[in-house]
Amino acid sequence: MRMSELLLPTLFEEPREAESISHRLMLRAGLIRMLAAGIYSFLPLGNRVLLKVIRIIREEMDRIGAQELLMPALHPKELWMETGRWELYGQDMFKFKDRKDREFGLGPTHEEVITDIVRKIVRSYRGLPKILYQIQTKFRDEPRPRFGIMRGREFIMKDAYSFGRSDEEAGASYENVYTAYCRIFERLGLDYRAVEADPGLIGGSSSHEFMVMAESGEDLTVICDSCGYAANLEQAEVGERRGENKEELRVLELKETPGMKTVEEVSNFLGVSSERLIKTLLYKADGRVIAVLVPGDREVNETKLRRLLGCSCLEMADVKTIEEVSGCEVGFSGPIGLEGVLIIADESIKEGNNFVVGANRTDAHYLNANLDRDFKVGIFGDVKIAEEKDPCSRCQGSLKICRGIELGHVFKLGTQYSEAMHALFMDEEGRERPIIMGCYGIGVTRLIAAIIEQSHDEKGIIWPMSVAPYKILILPVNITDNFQKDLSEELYKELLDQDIEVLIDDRDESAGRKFNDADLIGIPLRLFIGKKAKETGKIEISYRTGEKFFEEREEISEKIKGLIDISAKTPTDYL
RNA sequence: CGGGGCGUAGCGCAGGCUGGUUUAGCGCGCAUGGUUUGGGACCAUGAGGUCGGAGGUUCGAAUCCUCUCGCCCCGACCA
Repeated sequence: MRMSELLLPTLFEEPREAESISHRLMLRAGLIRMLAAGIYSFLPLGNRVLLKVIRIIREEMDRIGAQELLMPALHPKELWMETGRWELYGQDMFKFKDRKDREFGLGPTHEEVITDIVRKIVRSYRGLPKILYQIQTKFRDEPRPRFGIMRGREFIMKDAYSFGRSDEEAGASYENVYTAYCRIFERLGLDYRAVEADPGLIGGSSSHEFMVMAESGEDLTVICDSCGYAANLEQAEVGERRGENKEELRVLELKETPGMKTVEEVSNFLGVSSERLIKTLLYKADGRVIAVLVPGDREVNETKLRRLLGCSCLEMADVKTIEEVSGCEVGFSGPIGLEGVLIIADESIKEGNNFVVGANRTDAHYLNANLDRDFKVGIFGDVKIAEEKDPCSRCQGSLKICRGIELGHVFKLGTQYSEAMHALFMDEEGRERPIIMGCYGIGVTRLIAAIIEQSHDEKGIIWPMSVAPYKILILPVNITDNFQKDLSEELYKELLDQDIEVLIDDRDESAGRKFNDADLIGIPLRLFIGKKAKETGKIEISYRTGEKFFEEREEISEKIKGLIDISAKTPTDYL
């Protein structure tokens, strides 16, 4: 392609509306243009990247035997009523009526449609298992679109659905998709982690999120560097730290602490560090009042607490309940003398002693409160939110917290949809059973933003070879110099003839501008043709990343082919 | 949905508080001609605006008031 003919509106100045790095670079490099909030066009260069990403996803999905199909984006309301999600999805779904007043929605996801297809076609266990997928535009009326293409209202997603007759079969599909996802992210050159995620309301067993590490990420991920444990902060486990921080037991002492309600106030007032305090939080779990003890410097993880208790409804107790149960104002609750209340304590309470606790009396705390001697704990568990440097629950390592972007999600759905929609099959014994499903998504457009977040410098994008819009850029420094021009054109034709995706900057622009555009759009390889080519007879090959070397004219196309092949396989040898 | 910011030429901005020498400016870009060409060159000439929209106040509104639309950021929400 000739840059003189390309629709490539690179921007010299920073676009005002863009904040995140990828958003800014995508606008500046002429990849996308906004039509409305969270709605973008892909310009020719951006579209080429998109197509490459899609191709990689297709290859890896096909490799595991998944089959591509294409479903409608326009969904009738009735279908979504079957699962109750028409109401549940609420405002996040674009909804409207057709001319005959029939209600429709634009698909934010396709569980209903795919289940409808399968229930009409698959009748017997002989038709299972199946993995079906599509790459399609999705619509979600996000309350707050953000970071350009990262969180849009219209975006492209690869969504896959598996159908199996047994848990084993469903599990195998899950594993297959999981490995396909790993290969996809590796081929895209991404630094990613598959992290354990909370299955949430859908319940059931496993769920993993594929997170790409990035400063601008919206999600927090907990990672152990020694054993590779990785989990969403919402459910990250914290290991125990044994036997540290103990002193000789001292005598329990009641201390006046007028008006000192928060951990910070009490700790300052008494001159005791906050981890020596125990925070006593009262919750209502399925209507019953419980107390949760965590060190003063830590927060309760309600997701983990809910799971420990096995309760469906968990909420902080209201002021009235707190005052009734502890017999004092809010801020002075403690475990000593709390009658008839189940006390749950974080494991870390075992690690210390001589604690400061609320006295269940307004304006008073106890000093030197000790486990078993002064108060009893009903259940010990891991109920605090993980923090940096916490011990890993599975090895001796310590935890790290990273920001990440969620790019993929794999999910064991079970029979939630098949039961609601009567997607049944006849098993070997002639019994009718609901199909066991899984669903698996990859945010395709978001992925492009994530690649840029991870691969750029102050001058622009650095495309991995696997998704680069063109593999190589030929840049004649001065197009009015006939030697440079002719040599560049010659090389251009030569590379084109070998089916190499090559871009030539044949614009009559100043050298500086051409160099800067080259850095901005991030083509991985380039040939700079200038005075030196004429003087030395050698041609400069340079990587977008910086390294450069010179090669004889005759060797160029062979050399380039080789470089493209090698780079296409890095950073990991996926074949 | 709550809080904050911003809409003036293709892009980035000034002007606005204190209405009138502003015919609405500047830089970049764009067009034409010429000189240039290894890191955003230079000279000359030129085109390009219903100052987001509607209504109001006023002799007079980009500027003041009301409403409205759009975009961005923080939070809530969502996965």
